[in-house]
Formats: sequence, C-alpha cells, structure tokens
Amino acid sequence: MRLHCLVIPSYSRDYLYVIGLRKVQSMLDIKLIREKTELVEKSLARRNGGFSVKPLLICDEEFRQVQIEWEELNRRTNEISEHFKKGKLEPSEAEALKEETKKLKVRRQEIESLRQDLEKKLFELQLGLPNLPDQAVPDGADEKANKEIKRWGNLPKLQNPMHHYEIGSQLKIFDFERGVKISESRFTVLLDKGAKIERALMNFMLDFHSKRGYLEVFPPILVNRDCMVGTGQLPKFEGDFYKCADDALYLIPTAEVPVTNLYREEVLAEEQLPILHCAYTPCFRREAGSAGKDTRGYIRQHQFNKVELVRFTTPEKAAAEHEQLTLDAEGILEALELPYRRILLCSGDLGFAAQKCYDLEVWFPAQNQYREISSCSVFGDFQARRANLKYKPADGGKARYMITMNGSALAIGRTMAAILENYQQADGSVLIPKALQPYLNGMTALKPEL
RNA sequence: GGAGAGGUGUCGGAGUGGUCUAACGUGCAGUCCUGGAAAGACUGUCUGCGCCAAAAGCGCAGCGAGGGUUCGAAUCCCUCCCUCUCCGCCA
Repeated sequence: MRLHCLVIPSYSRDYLYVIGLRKVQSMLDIKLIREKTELVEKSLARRNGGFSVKPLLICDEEFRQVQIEWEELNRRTNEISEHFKKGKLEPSEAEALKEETKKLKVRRQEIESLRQDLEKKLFELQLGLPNLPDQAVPDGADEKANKEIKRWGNLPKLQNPMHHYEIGSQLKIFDFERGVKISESRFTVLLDKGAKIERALMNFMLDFHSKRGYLEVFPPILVNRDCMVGTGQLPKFEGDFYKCADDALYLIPTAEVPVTNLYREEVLAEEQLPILHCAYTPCFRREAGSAGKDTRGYIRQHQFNKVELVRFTTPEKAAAEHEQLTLDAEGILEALELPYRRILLCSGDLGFAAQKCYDLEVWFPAQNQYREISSCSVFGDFQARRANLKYKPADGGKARYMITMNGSALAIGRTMAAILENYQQADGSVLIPKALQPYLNGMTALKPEL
C-alpha cells in the first residue's frame, strides 16, 4: 500500500465512480426522489435530523443540464470520426473537421470539470442522506419514544447487587488498570476464567447459530474504504472509526462491514437467497461523543468481541426474515436465561442506514435497568445500492437489489457483564449458565479466592 | 521489498489505431428437429445514465483505475491498483 492512497483522498473507488464516469450508486433511488419528492421529504423529516433532498434536487438538475451538453459534444465528435472512418476526405474538408473537433475538445474540457464537480457533489449529497424509516417505525425524536415490544425472563431477586465490574475485579477476571497501561482508557485485560468465559461465549454463540443454518465466516478485520461506504458508516461518521496511518484501511466497527460486503459488486441468483452468515470478530470503535458514558466497567470498550448475524434476501421475504433474525438473537439470551426486553426504535433513534430496528436490552440488576446488548436492523436496499448487491430473479427479469439485515447475537463483553450481574450470589460467587457449562469444561460457578 | 508475466463479456480466450460492445468457443434463454432426450440447426443474450408521461426509439459512457497523445484508443505513452510465478522476508 502506497502513501499516495492517503495523500489523494479522492483515490477511493467511491469517488472514482464520479471521476471515472462509472455508474453512480444511488443511496436513495434518485428517481424516487425526483418523482415522489414530497413523500421522501416527509419520510426524512420523521428522523428529526434536519435532512432534506432539496439541495440534491437542485444539484441533480444542474448536473443533468451539463450532462446533456457533454453528451452532445461527444456525439458530434463521434460523428466526425465516422467521416474519417469512411475514408477519402478532401484535404480541406478533413482540415475543417479536425478544427471542429479541436474546438469541441476545448469546450468539452471546460464542461468536463464542471460536470465532475457536480457529479461529485451529487454523489456526496446522496451519500449524506439516511435511509427512509419503515411504515412500522413509530414517530419520535429520541429514545423516549421507543416502543417496548416484549419482555422475557424473570428478574433475579438480589439484595444490594454488585456491578459487574466490582464482581469481576473481586474474582480477578478483569484487570482494568493494566488494560489502560498497555493501551489507553476503555481497554481491558481479561484474566484466567474471564478470558475463558469470553472464549466460551464466542464458541457457544457461533455453534448456536450454525445449527440454525447460518454459515460461519471469519472475515478480515481491516477493510478498505469501499466497504465502510458500502454499509453506510462512511463518509458521514469518519471520526468514529480507527484508521491506519500508512494504509487506506479501517479497523471494523462491526462484522456487519466485511460480511455485508462479501458480495459487493456481485449479481447472485435468486435461488442462492436467502444467504445467512454468522461471524465472530473483534470490533473497534473510537466512541467519539461518548465521553463520560459508562466509563467504569466492561460495557463500553474501544475494542470488544461480537458475534454478528447477517442475512441477504429478497424484498418479498425481508420483513419475515428480519423477525426471524431477531428471534435468533433472542435465542442466545433465552439459552443463557438472561432477562431481556425487545424495543422497536422510533424514527428519531434509528441508525443512519436502518429502515427498521429492534434493540434487545438485557437486564443489569446493579444499574436497575435494561441496557442494549443487540441491535437487529433491516436496511431495505440502502446498503445494497451502496455496495451494489444484486440478484437475478428466478423468473428471469432484470437484476434487482437485495435486501440486507443484521443483528448482534450478541455483543460478548456485555453478555459477560450481564451474566456476572444476573448470576451473582450472596457469597460473591457467580453461577455459570447451564448452556455455557459445556464450553467451560463443566465449570458451574466462579468462586472468589479465599 | 526485487524480477518477470498478466488484468477483455457468465467463463475460456482473440483482438497492437477507425469496419470493436468487441471474433471464436462456452454458459444461459427461446424456436425448430425428436416418441422423449441427447446431438444438431437457427435466434437471442452485458451494465449504468440521459432524452421521453411511459413504452418503443435514439444518444452518451464502460475492455483493472486515472491521466496523456490523436480527427479517432481495448490497442500507443505515463502513473497507480490488483493477480500469478520466482527470489527475499516472515507466523
């Protein structure tokens, strides 16, 4: 990887689409925006983010005007070249045509830079628009308007429950201080049984999903910029991710990024769908804007482990598959017998790329509240447009965009924290959930050293 | 990191300045042939965008990417990326 990759930011393929006159990927369908402007505006307004397609439409109009002239210049140039092809022109005629082409070329160069600027701007405006919320998503400005869908499990009856980090420190399975020493804040060292539980959870979750038909993948953890744009992290949230200084690569914030991009720029057959993947990866997030939040403990780390579910499907099946994917994530919580609830996010709390999203929240006794442990989102064709994920319909029609969806199942660090809190005993020990015991050589409890 | 060879449509693979969206083969779809199938024959078969209410139609762009030479570039020149082989280095 050469340094110039970084020096020229426009080197990325996303911008080459513009500069190289290759197809421009629409994030929201540009035709939909033109034809159903009011509808799109209304839908975007539900997000309460101040989004509007107006600047995009103005730019689109300008761009098309320029594009029309540009195409006409090319057409005439091609026409002149036809005359030469057919051969034997009078010298004076040939000269005149050469002159004309030179003039056309000058004009084209003028218009070319304008065209490129407009196309790039158009592209950026498109990339900056979030997905449209699904009909089923309730209106609301923030998390207060989220809707609880269901609750599962009985809350443990505990007197003065300890926080997971207190329990973990006491059991000597977390070493927060040394994590900070060898890295910085929000990095933690797991010791002994802590490391083993983390590993057991990964294996348990992957086995669980594999049995349900998810094909396991273990992808690269460093990905190129195209992937980050493809799933919607970039260009809008540049500051949220770790980027390599000497290579144009990013540390993934979630397995969603490499796994969703597995089929980027491909056209699959409808018979191959749905595709179900599960993947364990470490995840890296800068947590910019989270200063002061969850500073203690193991639930908000710059590096954490997660098992992710990803599905690729058709528009017809998407809604049902999203429900199933959410049930699959819940299956882990139920197998581990952790009390949780399912929340339907309101329009204002919805992630940038999401069309509809369920959050799963697990009970934390010491905090006396439910906390997010999974997010199960369906993206419609939003990611598919960005990443160019298509399938050929079985009836032989034109290639269509796939529907993508994904969900954590689950965030492993938070699962460990939830186990510590929910399974804590009065004597300071922690019971191991039955489902996990086979993954820990039959260990049934963590006991404090005497 | 060094040397060499490459990058063309579903795939294989031609093409070294115009007749090239691109031979030929293959795959796929349809029609014919057949009792049915195979073989064979014929036809069709890329994507994105624009003009258009839409269809049809027309146009523009695309041979790894960007730039250059030229009236005209898959083809010539420059830069970069990627793949393969050998060497070096390394888990």
